[in-house]
Amino acid sequence: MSVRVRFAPSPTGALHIGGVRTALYNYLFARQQGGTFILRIEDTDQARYVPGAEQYIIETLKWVGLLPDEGVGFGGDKGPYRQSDRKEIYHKYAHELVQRGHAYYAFDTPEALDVRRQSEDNFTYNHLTRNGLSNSLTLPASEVESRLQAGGPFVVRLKVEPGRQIHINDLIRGDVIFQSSELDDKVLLKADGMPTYHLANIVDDHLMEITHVIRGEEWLPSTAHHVLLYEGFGWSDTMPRFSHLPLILKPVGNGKLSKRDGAKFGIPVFPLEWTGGTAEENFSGFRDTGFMPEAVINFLALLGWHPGGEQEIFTLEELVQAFSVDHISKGGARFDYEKAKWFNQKYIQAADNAVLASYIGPLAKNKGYEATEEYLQQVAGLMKERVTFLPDFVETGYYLFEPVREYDRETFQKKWTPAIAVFFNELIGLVATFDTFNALALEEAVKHFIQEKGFKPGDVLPLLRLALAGTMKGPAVFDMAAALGREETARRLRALTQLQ
RNA sequence: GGCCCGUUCGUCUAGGGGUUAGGACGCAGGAUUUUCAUUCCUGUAACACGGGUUCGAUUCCCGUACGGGCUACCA
Repeated sequence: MSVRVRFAPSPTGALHIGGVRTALYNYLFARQQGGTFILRIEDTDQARYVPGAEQYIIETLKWVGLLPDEGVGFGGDKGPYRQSDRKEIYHKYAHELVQRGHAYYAFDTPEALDVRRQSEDNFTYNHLTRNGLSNSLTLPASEVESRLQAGGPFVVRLKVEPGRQIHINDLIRGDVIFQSSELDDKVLLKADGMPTYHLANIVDDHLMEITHVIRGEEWLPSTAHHVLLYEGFGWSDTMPRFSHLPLILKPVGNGKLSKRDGAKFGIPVFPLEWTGGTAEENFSGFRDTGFMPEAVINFLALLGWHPGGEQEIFTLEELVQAFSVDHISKGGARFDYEKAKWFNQKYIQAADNAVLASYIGPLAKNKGYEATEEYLQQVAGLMKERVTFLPDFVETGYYLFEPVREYDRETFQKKWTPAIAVFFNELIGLVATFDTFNALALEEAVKHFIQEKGFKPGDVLPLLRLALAGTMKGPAVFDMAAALGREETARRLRALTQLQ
């Protein structure tokens, strides 16, 4: 039996970075096992549905390179893969479960149940309370029939029999035991005709022949219900194996990472930028912050999993090879943005200049800079060891695209003397007429000239740097000069002499 | 409150009955680079607590504390 896993997000807004990790682990497992990775959209809550969220999910998976083999937008013969398109299927199975005696119709209104919850401390709809409530187990058959004929409103609830132990053999956590007596009779089919997560999930996983469920830890408590559902339908022998992932926690403080932490800590917690209805619902993402997708994947993979050994940098292919569910941590992992930045820096450093140029190009264009592919690659080579984010190429390194905006005055005052001023003008003459304008030749010529005139490199080089970049930080002086070219270099040297 | 899950340097983690408890990020110092960054070296710092089991527990068991999740006609 071949492995089939699914990533099943809800389109209720921007996909959380934790969701991306869940998708990643599913993807890695599928690839390693030669299996199938499926994208299923769980949009059964009409109230929380957010337009554009589905597209966001798909765009995210494309950006990070976790392409599904089947699913919404990716084809496949086990569809439809969007739960709102499968309504009739859930109806059929919900009623079937009632026929089998493992579920029942209930007519209590949400309001009535709320009242009970208010007045009774630990009220739950379960084997103890259902006999006193309005459902097909307590009402006369004729009345149940007429209510159903009238078209409701009604819900279908799972009938949990007390006195049983339910074992979940979680691949990460081992044997987890629940007492059925403590479980509530979960709603399976809502009054609006849509299924709840529990029903839709089990029916779809069964129909889509899912073999392994890898999902967040928040699902562990309801897995007992899911096991009961598989039993009720008679699907126990094909029930998937479960793996419940630890949660991603806030960088500091208590609790899991939330969308608000993005603004609070000034860090991205979403893969892509998201535009909500209000400014408060606008979020920046890893992509627009300037992360390379490979770095995000590497960072996320190691947040809650490690194969052992001392390797830190993994390509997707290496992750596929090394991945194993039993090396997933059990405890929650704190979101460490410093480490994320380190990964990005590493990936930028290691990237080909051509790859970098493909990122820098649009960034430069955005700023109104004109640059050839060849020049972009030169910039990449010059800057890649001194940037953390992709936009740094055109921001920190803006002077490679436009004239210096601001000079480090302090250094200028310290180095600029009358004697140097005279020398500097002679140097401009040399540069402006220099033939073989490459870094090596220029460096040799300039240094020779400095020595010939009785100066030290330390007297002049800082000023050259200042002329070209305005700052004391940046690439090697002569590399910059070579990239800028003779005319521009000469122009900038003259500009410095105008500074007072 | 109830039910479930967890706990190794500040953070991500490796390890596992006898180890100088390893690596990475961060931080600090140094070398290289007449800038910055990179790179390299060094340092910093951990088995939550209490009982067992055992010749010996950080590792196994039980408690406690702390953290987390769930407890909706949300997922």
